[in-house]
Amino acid sequence: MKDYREAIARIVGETLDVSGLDISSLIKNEEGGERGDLALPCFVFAKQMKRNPKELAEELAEKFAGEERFANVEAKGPFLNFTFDAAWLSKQVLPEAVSRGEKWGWSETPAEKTVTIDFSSPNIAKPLAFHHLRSTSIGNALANLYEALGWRTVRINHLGDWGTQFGKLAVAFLKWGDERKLEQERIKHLLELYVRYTREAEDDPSLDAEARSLFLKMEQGDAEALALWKRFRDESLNEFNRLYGRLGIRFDTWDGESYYNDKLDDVVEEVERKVGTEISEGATIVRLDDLDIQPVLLKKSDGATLYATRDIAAAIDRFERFSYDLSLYVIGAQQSLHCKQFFAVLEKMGFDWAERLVHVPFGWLKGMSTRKGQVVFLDDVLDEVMELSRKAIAEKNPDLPDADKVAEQVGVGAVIFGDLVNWRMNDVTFDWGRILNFQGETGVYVQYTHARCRSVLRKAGQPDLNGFDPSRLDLPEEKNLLKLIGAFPETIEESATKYDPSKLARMLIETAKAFGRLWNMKEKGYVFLEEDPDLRLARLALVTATANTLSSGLAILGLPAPEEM
RNA sequence: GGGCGGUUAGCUCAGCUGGAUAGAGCGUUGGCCUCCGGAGCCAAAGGCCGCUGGUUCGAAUCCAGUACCGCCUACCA
Repeated sequence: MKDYREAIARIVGETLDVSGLDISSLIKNEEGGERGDLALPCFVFAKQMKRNPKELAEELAEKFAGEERFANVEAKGPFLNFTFDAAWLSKQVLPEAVSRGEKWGWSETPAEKTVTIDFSSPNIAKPLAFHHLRSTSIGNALANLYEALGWRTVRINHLGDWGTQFGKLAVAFLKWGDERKLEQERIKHLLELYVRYTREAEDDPSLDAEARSLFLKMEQGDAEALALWKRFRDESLNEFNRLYGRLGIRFDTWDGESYYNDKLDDVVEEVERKVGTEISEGATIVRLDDLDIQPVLLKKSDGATLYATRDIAAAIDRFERFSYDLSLYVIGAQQSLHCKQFFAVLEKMGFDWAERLVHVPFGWLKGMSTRKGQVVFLDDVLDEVMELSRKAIAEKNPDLPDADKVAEQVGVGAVIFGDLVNWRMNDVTFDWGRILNFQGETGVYVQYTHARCRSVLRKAGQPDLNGFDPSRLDLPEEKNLLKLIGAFPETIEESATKYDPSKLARMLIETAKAFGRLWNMKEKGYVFLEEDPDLRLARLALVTATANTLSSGLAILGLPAPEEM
């Protein structure tokens, strides 16, 4: 469908003397009313040719007279407005959108490229909090987007599973740990122990000494100490996997900080050899003055490594294992400097693939002050939202089979979509009211529209759409929907290359709205289950294509699309 | 002090590779169930697009400056 841009550019190029201009990028989408579906402002041509833009627009309009893809091309002042021929548009988008089913919009050919996505990456021994959702949902959506483009994806959960805090936790566990509580409360018990440790260590400095020595034992491979650490890690992973399962998210590797721990000395040595390091105030640093970036610390003055060191090691290791064409880091915007720094070190080390590393930053989650310990657990948010959707189902669709499962799908969908629908750099304020809102531009709305589509198709007895006549769809409202369905593959591509799932989320909302308008035209006598068999088949094809767009798009964003709700 | 990000309707946000009267959702007010699912649809009210300059035929969009908010700014991640 996209080739209309090239077609317009070609005809304009043949008509006017406008060499050197990228004509197709001047074409703007319009709403489909008075201004048609596309608009081409002629000011730029006028300037180059030193002529009146109105005249040029009129001149051009005539040249498009015979084009089958446009029902109308007319000059409105200095603008040239194009209106798609409905039958042409329908023929371009519907057959494919129908036949590709749930994979509509996905690339049919492998891209032969690999992308790694480092996302979520929580610290172990603490429950996942609501703020972890940002990296998790954005990263997952990006992975799905690239998969849809045919890329091979490697989903990496770079666990924070090493460091002195595990010495502290071990001390706390040995002193106050309760096997039965651990059994029942799992990871929350670990958090409780850690909180207690922090409190008691304020009055009793000997605890810190104990913790240091216990962590040292872990580093030296002491079996008992490591067994404790492994327990914390296993316990955490169980818990994380349960939650990721709820969210429908999986990872390909869980290699975190502990995995890289014994590789760091070699990496520091390699940096030293290739780039050169310096000792400053006892710490090992790399200067990046030439790039106007502050120095990176590779080792503290006590010899311990830092997270820059680990990220350098991880980038090298991942390239050796996956030879990625692109490596995304879905990490908060606070860490922009950190990313800039370790990317720069890799570049200076002479790795030509360093330019493939991309930081995908996102804004801050406000309104959850950790200093008061007021973290909102992700689990609790999901429970709350699921409860609400369960009530909604009981009220609106009490006979729904599998109501619990659907309630979970709707609840989880509401939370994920709410996180993805806005530009990721915006800071967001935690607000129960917004999370629990199922009206308007929400994931629930998109899921609901999809369920309505499926409902119509069920009522139609899952029709065989073979041989439907696309030219029977010619209403403006149908055309608006067709345009959106047709733009779906491009939207996927744009969302992926801009690392911006919100583009796709918003396009799905537009699609749902366009469908909703058609649905409510039944007062005017418009129904999908039309009596005329040919018209009915064409409309059902449109419903199918809408359902495919919504379910495929929702799946890419990481939300389920229930058949009924 | 320096760096990065942000500032659009009461609230939450689209629009930002410059184009024709600045859009949506929530909330408010008022409509729409003989008819495919009302978690829906339609409509109204609501805006010096932070401020000041500049570039341009044309600026919410680009440039400079400025105010306010947030984050980062060497041994946490």
